[in-house]
Amino acid sequence: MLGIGEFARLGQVSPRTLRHYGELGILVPAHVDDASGYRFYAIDQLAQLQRVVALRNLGLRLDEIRSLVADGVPEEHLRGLLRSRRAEIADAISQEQVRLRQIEARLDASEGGAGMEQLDVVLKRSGPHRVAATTATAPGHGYENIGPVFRAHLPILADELLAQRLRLGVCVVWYEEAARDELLVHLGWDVEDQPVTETDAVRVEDLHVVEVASTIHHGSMEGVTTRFESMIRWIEATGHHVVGPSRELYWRLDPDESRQITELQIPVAR
Amino acid sequence: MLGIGEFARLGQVSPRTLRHYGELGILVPAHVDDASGYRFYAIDQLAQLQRVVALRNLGLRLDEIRSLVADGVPEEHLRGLLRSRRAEIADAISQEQVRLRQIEARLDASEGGAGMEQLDVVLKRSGPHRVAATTATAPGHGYENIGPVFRAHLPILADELLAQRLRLGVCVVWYEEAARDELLVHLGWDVEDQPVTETDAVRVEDLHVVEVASTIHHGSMEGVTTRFESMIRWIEATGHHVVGPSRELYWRLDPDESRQITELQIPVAR
DNA sequence: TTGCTCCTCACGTCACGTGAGGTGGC
DNA sequence: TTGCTCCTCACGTCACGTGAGGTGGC
Repeated sequence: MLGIGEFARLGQVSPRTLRHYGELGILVPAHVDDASGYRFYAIDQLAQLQRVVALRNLGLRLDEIRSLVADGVPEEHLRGLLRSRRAEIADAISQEQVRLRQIEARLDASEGGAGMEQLDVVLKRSGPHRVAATTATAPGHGYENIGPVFRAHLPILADELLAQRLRLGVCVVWYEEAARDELLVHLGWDVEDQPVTETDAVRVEDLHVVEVASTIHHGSMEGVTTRFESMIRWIEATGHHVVGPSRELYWRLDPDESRQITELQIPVAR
Repeated sequence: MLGIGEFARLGQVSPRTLRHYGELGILVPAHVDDASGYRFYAIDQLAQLQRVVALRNLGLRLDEIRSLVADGVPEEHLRGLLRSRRAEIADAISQEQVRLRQIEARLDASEGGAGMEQLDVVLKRSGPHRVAATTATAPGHGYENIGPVFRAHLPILADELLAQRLRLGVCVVWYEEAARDELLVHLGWDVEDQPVTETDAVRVEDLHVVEVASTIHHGSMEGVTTRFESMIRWIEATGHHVVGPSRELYWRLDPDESRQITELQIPVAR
């Protein structure tokens, strides 16, 4: 018979751990002294302890281990636990790899100096949005082409929707390539489940849930192209790729553009 | 101003999380109502929240994040945190990969049926041991060659050491290849720091700490070769390799071999 | 009597999730 | 008055680590 300290040394665990396993019924001492409460272990129990440690090293939880060290447990039970563990670990590894890449992307950007701005990019699921939207055509990309389209169409759409007594949620904008370098600009407001009267100009459209890379942008949209380019670099550096047209969510829309707050989103997948 | 619920929805976090961040001083509401205690957030704070979420996604702890969202923090502080995170994550990934391989090794063994026995193999550091040892020569490998050497030399060594009034710890055996298929068998007892009188036959030797794969074996040593072979398969399957001669630690040495308890160890590295 | 090993609580870890029980404004 | 949102505790999570305060055998 071995005292708890010696048994713990042999098994490379702490006495506290052995007491814990005793409490949980995972590994109970061969003998407990009535008077003193001292725990004593038989050398035979070293194999039991080794088994518990081995299972723990595989990442099983203690309640799972307890269910395995009982008598007459079928092999299939162990296999089941191991298979689900395997899946969880594979998931965990790929998540950690994404993290690692995110960190490296940030470090590269930071160490590269002023060349790359520091963006806080977050992966999230965005939507769904049910929007009342209109579509306009811009003669090309960039702020100088798109800005005027905004200023021309947004107020008209807003008037139209407010005339319908709709409560307007966030303003959502997305783009579509058209012929001859032109750009279709879709402008809409989230109307949730309110009934909307559609017109020639105004349609209701459902934007589904998508996984996006997201950044919050303050102020004028003038520099926004650079932002999008930085995001795309981030997306590629972290092992993702773009799967759809980018969106802008106007959380605060203001005649004074410098006060605007916009969320830039790019749909992505791994 | 937004209520906590709406702000939480925008930022894809829970209200509880926002309260938590408020308590920690990571992100305090722009305004708190005196009478009701209601928290209100400004839309501007969305960017702050995004930053906290981004940093959390990199695996930083909240106290680290708090130290980053304060005013006037030098970039170098962030870089330091990210670098240490990077190292930790790289470590974690490689550990998880070892786990994954261990699980797959066990599943293969289990699904392969009776072909492979179920071993509880554990990676640990073994030693150090200071042993009083003698060396004998066996005519070859295998139980039929080594068993007789044991029975001939162990009692003599034991008598010698006991005559020196030494307290004997665990009995340690290790092997060394010699010429013409012969095997040097080193037999010793752990004597810790007791003074030992060395003789022609008995030397004191220091076995250093080594990383080993370890298994507990019950009973006769007859089938032990198979065990070692299984261990070597396990070692290779989990991405390790053998770096030294195997050892046996006799935790219970008994004239009746079926009562013996032995730890089989093979030094390994990744 | 002094060390040594062991004992039993019981709090702390980390970032919230999850009730319980209650209040203020439409 | 009924919902709705919000509030403040406070316990639970997971596998022990780490004291605090005390006891039994050499």
